[in-house]
Amino acid sequence: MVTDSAEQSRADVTRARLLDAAVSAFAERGFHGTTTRDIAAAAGLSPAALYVHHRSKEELLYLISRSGHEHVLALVRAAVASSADPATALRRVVHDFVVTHARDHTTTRVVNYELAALSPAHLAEIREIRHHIEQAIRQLVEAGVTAGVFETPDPRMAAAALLSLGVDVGRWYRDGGDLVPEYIAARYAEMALRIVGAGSPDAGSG
Amino acid sequence: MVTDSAEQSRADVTRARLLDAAVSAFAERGFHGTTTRDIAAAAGLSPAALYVHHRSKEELLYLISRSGHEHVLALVRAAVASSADPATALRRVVHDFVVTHARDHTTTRVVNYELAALSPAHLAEIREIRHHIEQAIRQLVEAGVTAGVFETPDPRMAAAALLSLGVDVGRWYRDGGDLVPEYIAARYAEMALRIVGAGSPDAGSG
DNA sequence: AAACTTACTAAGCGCTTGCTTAGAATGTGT
DNA sequence: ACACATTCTAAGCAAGCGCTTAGTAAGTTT
Repeated sequence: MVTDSAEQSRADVTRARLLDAAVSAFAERGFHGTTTRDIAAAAGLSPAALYVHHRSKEELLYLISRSGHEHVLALVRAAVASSADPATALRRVVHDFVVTHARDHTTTRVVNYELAALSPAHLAEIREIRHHIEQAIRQLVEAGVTAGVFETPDPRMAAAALLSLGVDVGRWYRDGGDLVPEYIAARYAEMALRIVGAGSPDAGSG
Repeated sequence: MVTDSAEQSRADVTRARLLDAAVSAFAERGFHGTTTRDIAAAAGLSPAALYVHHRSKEELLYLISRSGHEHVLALVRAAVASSADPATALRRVVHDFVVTHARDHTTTRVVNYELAALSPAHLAEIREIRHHIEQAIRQLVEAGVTAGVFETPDPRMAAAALLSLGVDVGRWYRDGGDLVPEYIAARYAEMALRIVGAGSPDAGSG
């Protein structure tokens, strides 16, 4: 064969092109609002070509959802581990989380709002990744409270709010506006520290 | 006729039953994942009955979306006007907004996540209501900053975050959990005051 | 150049979709 | 009892759906 394990075969490129087309279509019109003909056409292929490279339309959603969730989980865990100081770590978590949900809003929209279209087995698998993401953030907030650097009446609710802030960026963010992902992330990270009642590290007034 | 303007005709009751069935179905499976047969069956009627009372499937979505948005706009405006003190008003806005998005999560899910399925004309009309909602909240935050009771580097971003917190409750809230709408609303209202940097009125530590 | 593999498509199958049509019940006014 | 309006349904149409089948074209190996 002319391709070895390092480089991509033609099939891999086409597979990826179909996934990209599916992400765009699902983000715009939703899973059920998208036809397999839409996806194939956007990838420059005949309707049948989709089934050469993927088992079903649902498999496309699953692959998108799984890699998207795994990316976010890795990002959150890396950010949590990036500093021993809970405030510094939380700032990083929220910053990176928000940047991803803005920059990759197309993917994160599918990831967060098309769960119901997954098969029961796939949904169960995805839910587990989501649980790890939520757990990581909740544990970070609790660690900050225990360490005495955060102050909040209910860490669980604070964690839910932080997650909501990030996830919802994927809903309202639009490309080409005057708000760039980095700026949103910076403001949201400041607000996150306020939410958990982190007093000292340049989160205060001024 | 046996019914006058005060009481509901049989048609009105059936119309409402179809709307209720549509809300549940759209919230669970999305607009495109729902068939007109699903809706009619859930309302205890034949598929054709839907078209006796409504023009189209899209009209059902429009009616749900419009009344849902108008309800939220009225709620926000009433809360804003409920106090001259921006902190008290904001607490009320977020509290009521969150209670609605939890208690009526079924409706608010359709309201916030099925916009793309509306016809262009209907979408334009709904967007205008959404703009009024966002404007009311942003103006309240700006009024608080002007009055010197709020402190935030970017009132527009703070307003976006407040909206996100409330809207996203509709996504994650489940009935029958251990979190009751009133409790979530109370915690979220506290966090809202922290986000806008409202220092004094029992939003601090303790 | 023959034998084989890979990447793709034309055509279409069985089913479901949103919606319509024509008509049957049911209730109401006189 | 009769005419009439209201409320609903049985049947089905044209279009679109996810997916399959059978085959073609292009590249690779020997």
